Amino acid sequence: MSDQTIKNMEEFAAVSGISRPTVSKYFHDPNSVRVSTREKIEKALEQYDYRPNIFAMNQNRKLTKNVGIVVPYLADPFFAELARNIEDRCIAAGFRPTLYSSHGKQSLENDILESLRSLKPSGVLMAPLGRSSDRSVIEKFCADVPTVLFDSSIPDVGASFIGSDNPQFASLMVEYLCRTGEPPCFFEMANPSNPNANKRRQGYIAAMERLGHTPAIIKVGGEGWNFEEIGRRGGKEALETNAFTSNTILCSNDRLAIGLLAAFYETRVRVGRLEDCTYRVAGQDDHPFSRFTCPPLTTIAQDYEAISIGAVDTLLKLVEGQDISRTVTLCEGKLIMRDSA
Amino acid sequence: MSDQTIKNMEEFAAVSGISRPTVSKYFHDPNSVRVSTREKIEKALEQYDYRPNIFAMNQNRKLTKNVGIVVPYLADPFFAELARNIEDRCIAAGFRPTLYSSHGKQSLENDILESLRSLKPSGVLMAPLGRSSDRSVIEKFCADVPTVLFDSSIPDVGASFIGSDNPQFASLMVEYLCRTGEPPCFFEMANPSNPNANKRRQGYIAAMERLGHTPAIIKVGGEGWNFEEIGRRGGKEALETNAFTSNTILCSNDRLAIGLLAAFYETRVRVGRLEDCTYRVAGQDDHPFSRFTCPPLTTIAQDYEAISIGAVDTLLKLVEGQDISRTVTLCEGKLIMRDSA
DNA sequence: GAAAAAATTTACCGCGCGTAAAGTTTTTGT
DNA sequence: ACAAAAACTTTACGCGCGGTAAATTTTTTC
Repeated sequence: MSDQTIKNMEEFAAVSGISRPTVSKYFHDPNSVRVSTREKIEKALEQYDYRPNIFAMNQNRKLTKNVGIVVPYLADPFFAELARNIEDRCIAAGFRPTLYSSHGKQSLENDILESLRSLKPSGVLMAPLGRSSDRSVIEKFCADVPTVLFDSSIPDVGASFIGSDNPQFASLMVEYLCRTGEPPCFFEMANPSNPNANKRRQGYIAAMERLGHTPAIIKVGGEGWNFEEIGRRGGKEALETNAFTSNTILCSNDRLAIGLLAAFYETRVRVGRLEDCTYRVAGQDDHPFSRFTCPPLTTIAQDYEAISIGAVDTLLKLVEGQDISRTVTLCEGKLIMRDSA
Repeated sequence: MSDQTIKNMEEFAAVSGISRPTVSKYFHDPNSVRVSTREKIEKALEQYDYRPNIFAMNQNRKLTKNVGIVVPYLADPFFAELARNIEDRCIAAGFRPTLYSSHGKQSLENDILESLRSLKPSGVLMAPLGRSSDRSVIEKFCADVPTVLFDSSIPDVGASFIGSDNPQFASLMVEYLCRTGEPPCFFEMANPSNPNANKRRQGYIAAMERLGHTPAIIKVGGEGWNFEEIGRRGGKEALETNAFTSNTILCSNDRLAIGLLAAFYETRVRVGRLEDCTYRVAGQDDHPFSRFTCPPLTTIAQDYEAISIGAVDTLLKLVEGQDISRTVTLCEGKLIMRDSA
């Protein structure tokens, strides 16, 4: 490694014995140059550690190799994991992903899209806030930048959508619960911030009716993304007012279930599928923490892999100019049997 | 809002009736121009929504207004929260933060620093992996870019460090536990990835000796960042082999404690400070989920606010050219009493 | 071994903005 | 009111790279 410092591509081209335009071509696509010249360049690369100025590169290019990843709430490990997965795949595909979290706030989501515009990304992968998203803002953004939505859908917005088959989630769990005990009642937020919640409720109702049972829904108040606390408070209240119409409770999502389990624990009510338990509780998502609740939470696992692969693949096709019509892909969930139900 | 589209600063300067260099100055610092001209520019800004090309801007500037935020593991809600806090403060200070997670891997941490270099950030806020960090790489990076380390320290590396007073954490908890019951034994990973763990152990030992008790340490095997699983498996093993020398267990961190609580639950051992409980368990960190464990975890709260404020403030001073000598700031923890101990 | 094909070189312009120097206008202080 | 200071405008150039056309070299083909 020489200590001579290379300022720009011109100088690097000189030391590698290749002309600058060819070097430029190399950085754009190493396979677009002759093997012998590629070797020369790579040899020089080892000696002089030079890399093109990223700002100068992006200044004139339409395809910046930047990719934006936007999630609604990064402090939720579910989104953190999903984002990590997607990030990895973007890097593997030769892109530069940048991660953003809306922190549950519409204003921030809008700001992110705004600042994303100035990054001229070749594409964006976005999990919108959902109910509290500013539809018109996202719609406009998607019209300008190839954007794949994931996790929570906004009808007819975005180049494509990939998420979970939420009705199937609920249905799968209802079937399991009915097979192994009392038909469940459904525990959810009164004003869910996420549209998936609605589909899960519908899936629950449909499955219950199909099996000849009467659906029962317990709604709890609370705003924001602190689902555990909402579940805990709501659960306690429901217990006190005898609101649970069944000894089996299917929660709209795992975080709510985690809160509910805490409420039950506080009230000294035993949860699980064993003899001495009075309630059974199930969640949906297979949240990273669900394995460590007490008891471990029976839930439906989201297909992280399928979602992240699907989202990135779709975006790549889009970026490469393949003019694909809007597709909606729904991934099935898998029953994860643990001790809570 | 006129529909005439402004391509560049030249055109914008024209419609606002100001020269381009002055407009440039305005965008660099709105207060650096005369009030009358500022008003002219802002009036034009309302009409023509133009904003400078970020790539062209950064090409010639040394101070890019970019700030990198690097955390070791974003899927850990503790770091997600901290990152969010820091991010907000950077934005408020007029910078463009970009968030990176090393996902527990050295290679990725190195890659991040590498790619961060090319972003020419005016500063970086970094929580290193710790034991598995590549010290020489980080050292070199810090020599080139103003970097404030937080959470986990690397001796003499970085412009400054801000984190928690880990010995104080352990000491505070030991005092509380001794005051209210049996002196605790200490539960930790055999090869902690984080240097804070060592300081906590030392703090535990010192506090125990100060109070006239004999320290006892239970080490559990396991690699990586899946602390909960490590805690669960290790806890189960320790229970089976009767390794706990006290009915009170102080865990090196909350995530380990969460796993341990799961292990106790599995084994049907009751945990808490009530009569019918056989063990007491305490953690350290006040992890966002600790409030929802069963029982809710008694722990020491990290001072998120103080750490994020301190880190950002220090970096801003550094960026502004105040040549400050390396400082080490340690924030005290606060006892959070819940039901587990 | 010559013709065809492919890769490279040369030469030039453009991108959008930073920045310095020199000249002009406006503000400030007494 | 007048000189000094501050702010502004104009001019001119540079940053590091992308892109292209024409000319040249190298490689492949038959």
